[in-house]
Amino acid sequence: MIKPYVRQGEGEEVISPLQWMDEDMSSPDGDTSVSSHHYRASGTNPQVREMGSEDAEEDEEDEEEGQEDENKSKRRGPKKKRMTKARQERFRARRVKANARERSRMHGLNDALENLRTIMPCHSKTQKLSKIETLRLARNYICALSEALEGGLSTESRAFMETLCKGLSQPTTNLVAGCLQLGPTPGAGMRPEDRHGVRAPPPPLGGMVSYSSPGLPSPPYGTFDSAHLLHLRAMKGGAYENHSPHEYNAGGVGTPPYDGPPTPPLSISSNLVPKQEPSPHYPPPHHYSPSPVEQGLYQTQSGYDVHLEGPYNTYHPPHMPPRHITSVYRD
DNA sequence: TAGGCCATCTGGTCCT
DNA sequence: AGGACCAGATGGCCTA
Repeated sequence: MIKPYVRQGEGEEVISPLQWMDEDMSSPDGDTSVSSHHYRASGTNPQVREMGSEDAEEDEEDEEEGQEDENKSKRRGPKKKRMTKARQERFRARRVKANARERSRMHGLNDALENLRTIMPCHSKTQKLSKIETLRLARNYICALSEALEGGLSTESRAFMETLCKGLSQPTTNLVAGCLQLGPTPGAGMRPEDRHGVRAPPPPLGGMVSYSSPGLPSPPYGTFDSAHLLHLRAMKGGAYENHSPHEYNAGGVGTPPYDGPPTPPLSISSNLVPKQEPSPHYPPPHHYSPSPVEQGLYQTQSGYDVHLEGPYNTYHPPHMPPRHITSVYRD
């Protein structure tokens, strides 16, 4: 359920305790569309003002209170409670507690996002996906895996890659593309920090494998966790193939035993798998443009657009040849 | 230096 | 009354 959000200034005037305490506070103009960067000069934002010299302010409030009494009959709305010093202290204490809770809540949210990052198909210690990109990639990943499970999409196909990269930013697309590329030299094209911990071939099944293309300049490629797709392959072609998808959803008798790395829950129900058609909500109408992968283009950090040809090798062992670079464009 | 991303503070709203 | 959730505002950090 979406809670209605009533902007200040649109409805009845609401005076918050802080505003009430701050006698010279000007009411917000309600224009929330202005970028916060345009407010930088401020110190004028009432929310940021310090609560200092409360005693002095309270004295001034007393004077204002007297003036206000004269206009009281003209004022609408609920009668304001007098903000005594004790009330101020209680309010302050409540605010401090609320801040701590809010911090804790956001940390929990960030922890969840971090967990989500670790099960994404590409994971880089040095180039962390932003929050929004993590969510977009997760959404794409679920869609791609669901389509793959339904049999309509090969994990090696270009379409799989395209689904994975839909709506992602250029850097994230590069990261994903780099992660999903093959190369005989693990660690090539990575930052030195990223090479740490990268295992040499042959890659262990289910391990974190660094895929990179020696033919490309050096975007900050991360690692591609092949475990997820290997798991997927096992489900598709292995012992689980005879089970109906619903058995997995139910998590009942047909649930395959799997003690590997955490795998995203696979939604197989078709109504949970949105088709890759333009929707009013996704991709965002104002920011979406066909991703480079959709166009077959990767823009490298050196300013080249690399056109890749052939299937996207997602979880092949490194002995597979890298994709061919058929053409290179320059801006 | 502009812009992206983030953490934090804050007030409003809803719910228990 | 107080907690959870949300969104706006702000400043800091980083990068192109």
